[in-house]
Amino acid sequence: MITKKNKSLSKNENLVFEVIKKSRKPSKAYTILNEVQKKGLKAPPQVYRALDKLIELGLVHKIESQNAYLNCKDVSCNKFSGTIFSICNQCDDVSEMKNDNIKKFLSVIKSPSGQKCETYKLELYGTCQKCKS
Amino acid sequence: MITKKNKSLSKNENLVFEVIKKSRKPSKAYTILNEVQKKGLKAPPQVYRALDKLIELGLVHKIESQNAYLNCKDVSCNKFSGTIFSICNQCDDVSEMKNDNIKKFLSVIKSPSGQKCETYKLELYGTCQKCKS
DNA sequence: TTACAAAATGTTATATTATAACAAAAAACT
DNA sequence: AGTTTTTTGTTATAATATAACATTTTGTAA
Repeated sequence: MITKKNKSLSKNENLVFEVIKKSRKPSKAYTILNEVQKKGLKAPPQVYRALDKLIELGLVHKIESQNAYLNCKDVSCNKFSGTIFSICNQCDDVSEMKNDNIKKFLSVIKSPSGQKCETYKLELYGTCQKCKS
Repeated sequence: MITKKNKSLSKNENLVFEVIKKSRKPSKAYTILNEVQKKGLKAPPQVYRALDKLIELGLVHKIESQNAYLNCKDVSCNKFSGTIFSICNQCDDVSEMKNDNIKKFLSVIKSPSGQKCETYKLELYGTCQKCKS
């Protein structure tokens, strides 16, 4: 398996990645563990190690407010820019957003103490169309 | 004690709030618990309940990537807009940023599925001045 | 001022999320 | 083949958070 970083994944990384990709919603670590246990994995560290690597490669993002993991759907996204997620307050649905405008916007922002933004995580909360109707 | 929401805090809420305010860095829940145990509190739920209330009142923000809690320093901030934090990768220092420009920027953003942004959490990661030198 | 309701607190237990530490196996390299 | 690096396996435990229920305190209004 070849990633967008041109790096092949290990067996466990692949198993975890497959579970995450299959789900439209962010996957919880212990739900992933449950799935991959069918394939022989046994313990949390095996999942968390794979998650760490997948995140580092930019293939998976952690949705911090949910402690859950979603595969990246933005080809132009890389870990040196940042991520934007639109999250529904009611059904917890998450969708990744492209970041061209915001990236430009944030690249000029500095903190009061002069800290420049290297990467960012933006979570937008609202009510999705489905939940509105 | 009167909050910016003109709501007086309960005894436990005050104790927790005082601990958070005393710290320049975000406080961890169990560190807070340790502190308030000196004042007679015993168990996690007492801390988490207070945190929930303080967050709801907009007095405290949760830094999601750190599972830690920081008191709000932006008078114009309220839970109906959103929060921006500048976070140092090296020392984990966090500072809250005013949000006038970004608020304006985000108010016009919609997700691909048409979801409008009601509130948001933005975490900006970089290296702070102190760590650079 | 008492009685009722609502809010806050106390308490025990347990669920959920994540990592440390070390051993063994597999793969890559020379 | 021998060495190093990467990946995997394994056990235990740390760190974060909530459920559920009992009690006390506070507010309210008859």
